[in-house]
Amino acid sequence: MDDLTARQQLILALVVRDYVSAARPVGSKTIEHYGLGVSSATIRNEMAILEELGYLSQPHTSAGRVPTEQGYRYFVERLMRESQLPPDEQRTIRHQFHQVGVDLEQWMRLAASILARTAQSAAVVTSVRTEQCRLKHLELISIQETMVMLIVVLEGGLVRQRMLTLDEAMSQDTLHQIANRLNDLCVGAAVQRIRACRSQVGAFEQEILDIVVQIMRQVDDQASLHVYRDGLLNILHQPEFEAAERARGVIQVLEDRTLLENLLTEMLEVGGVQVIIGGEGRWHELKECSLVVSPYGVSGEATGALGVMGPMRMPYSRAISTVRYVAGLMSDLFRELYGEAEEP
Amino acid sequence: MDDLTARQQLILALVVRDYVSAARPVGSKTIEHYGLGVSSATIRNEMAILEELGYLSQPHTSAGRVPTEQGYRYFVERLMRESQLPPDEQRTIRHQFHQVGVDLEQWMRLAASILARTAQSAAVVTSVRTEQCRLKHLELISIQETMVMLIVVLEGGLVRQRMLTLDEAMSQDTLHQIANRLNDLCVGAAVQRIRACRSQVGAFEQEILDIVVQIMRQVDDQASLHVYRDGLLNILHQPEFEAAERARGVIQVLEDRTLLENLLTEMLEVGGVQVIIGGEGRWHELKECSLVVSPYGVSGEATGALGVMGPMRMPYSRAISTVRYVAGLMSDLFRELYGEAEEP
DNA sequence: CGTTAGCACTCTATAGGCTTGAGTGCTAAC
DNA sequence: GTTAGCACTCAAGCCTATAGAGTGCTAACG
Repeated sequence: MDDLTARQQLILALVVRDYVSAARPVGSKTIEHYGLGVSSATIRNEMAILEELGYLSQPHTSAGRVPTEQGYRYFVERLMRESQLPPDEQRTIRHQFHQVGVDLEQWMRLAASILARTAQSAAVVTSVRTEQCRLKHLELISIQETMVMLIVVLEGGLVRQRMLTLDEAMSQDTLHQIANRLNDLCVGAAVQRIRACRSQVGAFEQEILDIVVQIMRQVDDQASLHVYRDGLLNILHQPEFEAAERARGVIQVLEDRTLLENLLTEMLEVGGVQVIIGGEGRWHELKECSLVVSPYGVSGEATGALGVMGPMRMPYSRAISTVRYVAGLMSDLFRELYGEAEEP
Repeated sequence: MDDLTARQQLILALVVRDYVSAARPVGSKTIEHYGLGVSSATIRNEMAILEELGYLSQPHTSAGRVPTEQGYRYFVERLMRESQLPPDEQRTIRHQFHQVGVDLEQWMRLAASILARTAQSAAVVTSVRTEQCRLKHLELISIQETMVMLIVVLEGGLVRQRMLTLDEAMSQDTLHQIANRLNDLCVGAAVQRIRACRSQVGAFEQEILDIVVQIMRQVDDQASLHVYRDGLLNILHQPEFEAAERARGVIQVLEDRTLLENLLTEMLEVGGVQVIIGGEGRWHELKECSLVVSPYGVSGEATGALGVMGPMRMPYSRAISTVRYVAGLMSDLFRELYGEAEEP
């Protein structure tokens, strides 16, 4: 596939760059002005070859050239120089993360917002999917007379709460003792082992364990169900979405949890930043769109995916460096949380 | 202002209803078919009067009539019969709320989703703004060696967590004792009183209280900052948003936190369901759009706003009954949480 | 007097025809 | 291999004509 001459590569790169910024088909004259030292006729010849090879196409006979899916792919894989996000932007982003403190949800929201702003696209961040969540701690807190709040802390810092109503009032001390007994029994356990503990405790404790199991089940199920989005507006400013028809398609994708989920979990299998151009023939709904996604988190423990979405005509270099940086940063943050202290 | 004859009112109502469902200007012939027993010429005369009075307008000379802002307002306030949400829909909605258990965030997300689906519009739900949040309970949980998770439960069931790193390891027992001491001191206190407690405890405890204060500050500030949205797609299906220009406007409003916040907090001042038609001349960004909003929560304790947003051409009756029902339901749920056990 | 039939009028939406200009592919010369 | 020149193509813009929906007005009717 390395059948492109240096000049053809250069022309392809220029067409992509020009089209990305100007959003209209690129003609041979335009390329000539970039100063290759050859005339527009020569460029026309080369363009014709590039078209024959499938890297460029014409919207209609007398228009300039537009990169095809394959053209973008070649550009991304071979022609684009991978750059890093400028240090000052890196610093700003790190700073924002440190400002919010340790809160999973806020991190993801922030990540989405930063991705959207930095890459000027729509951004998606899935919550992490933990292999199978395990209990870190549970706590019972008396709220008033017979109302008790059950707080469940899961490994990795996820916290869930649930209100319970007791048949008769219990003191905070009693509740503490119950909680401690259950903690001793179940800390570090996944759903199955907690259910196994059921027989070793009294009726009330059983009830609590049942709720804990229920919550953990829910978390296991919902694990990556939560998708944070941002920057929808950015994408709608792109000229390709002038027509409401197209715009609706994109928004449908962004609002449809299951599709995004499937797509993003599939990304988890492979590592590193991935670029999906024009739906890659598989995601019909993403025709005309490109995604730059990366997994993040602690491999084997808790992994999620994040990325940006835009029209195929997307500044890939910038998008990739942004996604890579944010994914790395998020991974670092998660590693701190999960630490190395996990029992094997 | 009661200068409309019964027949004029009827015609206005029919124009609104027809326009709402068909989305195109309504002509005299169309109204004739509703069977008023008068000819189209008579209806034309009446329509001309309604136009003169400002209730209807013509997009252009030879088109049918469209309700004006004033027309919609008259319809909503005088002509529409207020209906309740059908009992079976009420049941479904209640059921969904009971399924998710007691979790503020999930309630609001669910409320947004239900509003969007039931009213076929975009939905907005602000989180509740508590008068000033007060501490219900704090807990310190050893995560590993020197890492500790601080859990802060606020009155009303909001839970926040933060990770701390200790200089030297502490046992879970010691942490419990510290937490209990602080609880005894600070439960039920707002930010100020917690800061006052600072002098009564040791350095480590001070550090913790500082973080608690920081978290509570953040909650106070952010209180209604959080806006849950849903159903964007519904609104984009409306023909008035075929043009990307218009669509962008609406999305901008929905993505712009501050505008929504201002608008919705203003709604809190007044009670009950309110209908804002076409921005009411004040919100320029909402020209062409209508909002149906209602406050919810426990008055004086924790209040938020929720509602739906759509084109002016909106099925008001359905929207209003949906919003009213969901707001009522959410209020009930919050009342259960806050209960009557508040010290005065 | 309110109501109605009839009609001329207005204005949009649609389709066709014409022009313009950008950009191409080809050919022949360098 | 490169290039100038030229004929060709096609979308976009603009004008015009036509059709149709809906109006306002007028005059007649009960």
